[in-house]
Amino acid sequence: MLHDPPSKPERSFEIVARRIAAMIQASYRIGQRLPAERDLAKTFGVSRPTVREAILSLAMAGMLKVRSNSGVYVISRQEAPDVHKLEGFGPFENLEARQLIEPQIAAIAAQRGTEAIFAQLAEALAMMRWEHAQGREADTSDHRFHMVLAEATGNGALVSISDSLWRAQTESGIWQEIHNHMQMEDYRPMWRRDHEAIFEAVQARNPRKASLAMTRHLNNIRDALMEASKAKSMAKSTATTKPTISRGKIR
Amino acid sequence: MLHDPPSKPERSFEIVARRIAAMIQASYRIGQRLPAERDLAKTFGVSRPTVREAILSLAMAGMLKVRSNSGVYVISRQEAPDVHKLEGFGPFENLEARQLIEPQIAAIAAQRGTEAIFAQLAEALAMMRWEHAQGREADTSDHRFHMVLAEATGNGALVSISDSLWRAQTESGIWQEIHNHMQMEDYRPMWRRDHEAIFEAVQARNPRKASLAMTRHLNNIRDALMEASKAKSMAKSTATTKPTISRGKIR
DNA sequence: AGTCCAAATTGGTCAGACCAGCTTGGCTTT
DNA sequence: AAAGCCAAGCTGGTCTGACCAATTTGGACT
Repeated sequence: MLHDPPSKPERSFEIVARRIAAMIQASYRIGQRLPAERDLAKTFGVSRPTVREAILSLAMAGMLKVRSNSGVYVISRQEAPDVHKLEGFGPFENLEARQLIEPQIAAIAAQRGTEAIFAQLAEALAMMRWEHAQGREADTSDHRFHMVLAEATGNGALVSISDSLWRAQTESGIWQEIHNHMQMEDYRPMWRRDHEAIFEAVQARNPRKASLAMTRHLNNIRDALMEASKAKSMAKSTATTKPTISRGKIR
Repeated sequence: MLHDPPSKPERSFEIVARRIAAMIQASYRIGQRLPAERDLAKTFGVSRPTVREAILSLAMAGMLKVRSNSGVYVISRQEAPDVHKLEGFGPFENLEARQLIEPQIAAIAAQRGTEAIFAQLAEALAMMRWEHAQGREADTSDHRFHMVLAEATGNGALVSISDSLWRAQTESGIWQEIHNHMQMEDYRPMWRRDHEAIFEAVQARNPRKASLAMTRHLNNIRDALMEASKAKSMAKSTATTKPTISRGKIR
């Protein structure tokens, strides 16, 4: 086979992948089977391994589906907007997810909560007061409060999700920055009141009230986050460019 | 090289990809170069094309970066999927979590959905119909439908959670059992109607309707699951053997 | 007409080879 | 001795041809 002496900015499987994608968009329907790899190789004038790499890349992009010993099938006529790159979502996305989930967790906790749960919540609250009285942040007890609430649902999946969101939040660089650059002391009474309201509603077995209290709490967090991020953006607005490697992707 | 006579649930490049990923997480830093393809092939006891496919898949997943004539470099230590590893709870817990989250996702999707999203949803639906017409299950298109819906929210955290829940569900042994022991054909028209109702509500930009449609859909799934688990418990509930994970798609 | 089995088809994998560009280390030159 | 230069070697990129196993299919047999 001949090569292109002038320039090879791309690996050839990328070219083939684009041609296959174009072919599909032009004249294939969903579910339809593509020609065999051997035929595609002949059609495009490349070797089978190259065709395989192209197909693999389109399969990873959610456009094709390979069924062993059967064929390659179209499952979408357009490349999926990389499903995988949801690595680092911002704190606001994270918070929105919490806003969807945690109020409902609180409501369920109000229904299913046991005395043991209430005791643990009270404990977490007491610890929070103690830490604040010491002039420290109460991240640990805060985390624990939300976790106990999730555990009160008796649903492991919800606990796991809740924990993941919390961790993703506290581990995000922006969150850390805020902790460093803001006077968190001003917010502490609010956090405390929020948690107490949630606790009371749950203990009173009032799902609606619990849900609302949690919603208010998360709204307060959102407001604080917005204020902080606004204050921060004034400080240094540059360097916000994302030098992170623009992952692979077919150009 | 030896082959596995018993069963090959996965393509070997996937196994190699996982081993490479594990190797990186264990003892590689970002920016570090991997051994040459030839060496990796020797290390893992596979051929170079297989290693190439594994590397390509990890590159598409944003974990590696291939530089021609230089080497393969680590750009992220975590693979995109399994950000949250949700395991160890039953399908009912999983489903309850979905019942909390997905209706709200549908509502948001109805508000924020773009034409491109609608097109992708329509495609997933078309594929589902086609697969059913072929007498096959439509797991792939089903998954895709729910993922596109999550993506419509523009919230990566929600996409990630949604995906995790789905995977945890389909990979659970119980779910597989049900697929094998039940006449899924009877349910197909219902699944199809459910999805169509969701699609129509989202496209009509009616959040309330979308949310309700999704709730109905998940209720139907729950009912089917209960019936199946009831039927199964009569047969035999032991024998929770863990067969090699034949990922999805049966018959 | 229905059933069953074997051949054809197809993706999955392997082996070995050559090419072109990047890297490196030794050599020449200053 | 330091600086620049060039060739040998790595490394990924690609090709060829082959064999395997599972699926699919079509014809032979019942």
